[in-house]
Amino acid sequence: MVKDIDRFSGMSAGLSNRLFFRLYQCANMLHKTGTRALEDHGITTQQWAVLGALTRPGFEDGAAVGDMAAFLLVSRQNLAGVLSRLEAMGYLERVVDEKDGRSRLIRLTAKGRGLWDGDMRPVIADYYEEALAGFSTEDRIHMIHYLDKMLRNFKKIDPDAESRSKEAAE
Amino acid sequence: MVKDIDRFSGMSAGLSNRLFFRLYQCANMLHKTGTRALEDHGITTQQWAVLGALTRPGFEDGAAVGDMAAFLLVSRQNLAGVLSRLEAMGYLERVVDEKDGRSRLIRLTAKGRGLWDGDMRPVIADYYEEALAGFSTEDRIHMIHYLDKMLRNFKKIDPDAESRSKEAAE
DNA sequence: AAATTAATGGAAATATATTGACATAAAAAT
DNA sequence: ATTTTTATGTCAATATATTTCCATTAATTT
Repeated sequence: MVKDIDRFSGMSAGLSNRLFFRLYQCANMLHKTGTRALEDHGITTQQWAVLGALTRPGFEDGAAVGDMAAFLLVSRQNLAGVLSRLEAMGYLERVVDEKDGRSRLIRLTAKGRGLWDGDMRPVIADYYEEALAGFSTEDRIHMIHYLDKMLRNFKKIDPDAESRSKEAAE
Repeated sequence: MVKDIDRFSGMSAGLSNRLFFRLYQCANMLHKTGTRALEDHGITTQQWAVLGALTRPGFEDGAAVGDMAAFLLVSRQNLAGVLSRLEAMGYLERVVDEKDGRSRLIRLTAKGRGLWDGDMRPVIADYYEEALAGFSTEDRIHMIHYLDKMLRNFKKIDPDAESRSKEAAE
């Protein structure tokens, strides 16, 4: 993923390597700096993603674990651990789905909603501003376009994620 | 990181949120599909990044743990664990730096080099081709540009990573 | 209605990410 | 030369990522 001498298809292979390495580095820094930004509230980037998902229209009345996992593109088992910790902190609750005894609906508690609206969002907005300094609206649109395109490719490589993600309506 | 109603600075805040969420999702899928691509060789994306780093000019005669950590943008402690597992599998070795008794130089073994050149690189090339289907050379250049820019911002947020990364000559 | 198959969420094992702390070694200051 | 400060790599605790497996529940087939 780093140095990969161009032996396959010329310059483009070198660019691919560089691109993936950058994506890898960006992801590491996203988690590091994002978690750092919210450390006063004891929230990690994964917890941020979960809390954010729960404020989303369509999820406000409770979200199934499988649907959230598909939406966030993590495994159900991984999500279970993140949910347990957030539940222990009192930010969310799990209730059995009346319509399906296997399913649990995850909902924000009042405490969780207060954390999100009152504490997290201002910090997140500042963080975005710092992390995207020098990015025009056009730059952001372009970058989203490329990430979306790459995501579609990833989902072709992993059809499971694709089908589950579609069901999660994203 | 997901739904963040535009209350701060209009549309751009919504784009920021969407952009970071996509980056978050892409990173998850990169690790999932990348590790899947190399599962026949029992190599994860993090191990791939480490092995790749060790083939890089400047690192071929051995790399210090701190320099590698700075280059990969992970913590020294995290890297130590990844290195231990690769060492246990016989792919790399650690030797004490003659010039600095505190430092260890990490080098690929013949086995590690054989794995990288013979087994991994063809698989990685195929993976890149699938993951970047539909991306022109121009697209790749643009995406690298945006990721580089974002990385610079991240390093401003986390000056430790910046100074250490510069020392690693990247 | 009963049997079979599939879905759901969590347990367990393993790999990887962070931070703080520690022992040893080197650099800097006195 | 000695003392103080900084650097290096590892240990430990914790959070998060995967996969395989399991118990329970629902859907499908017979």
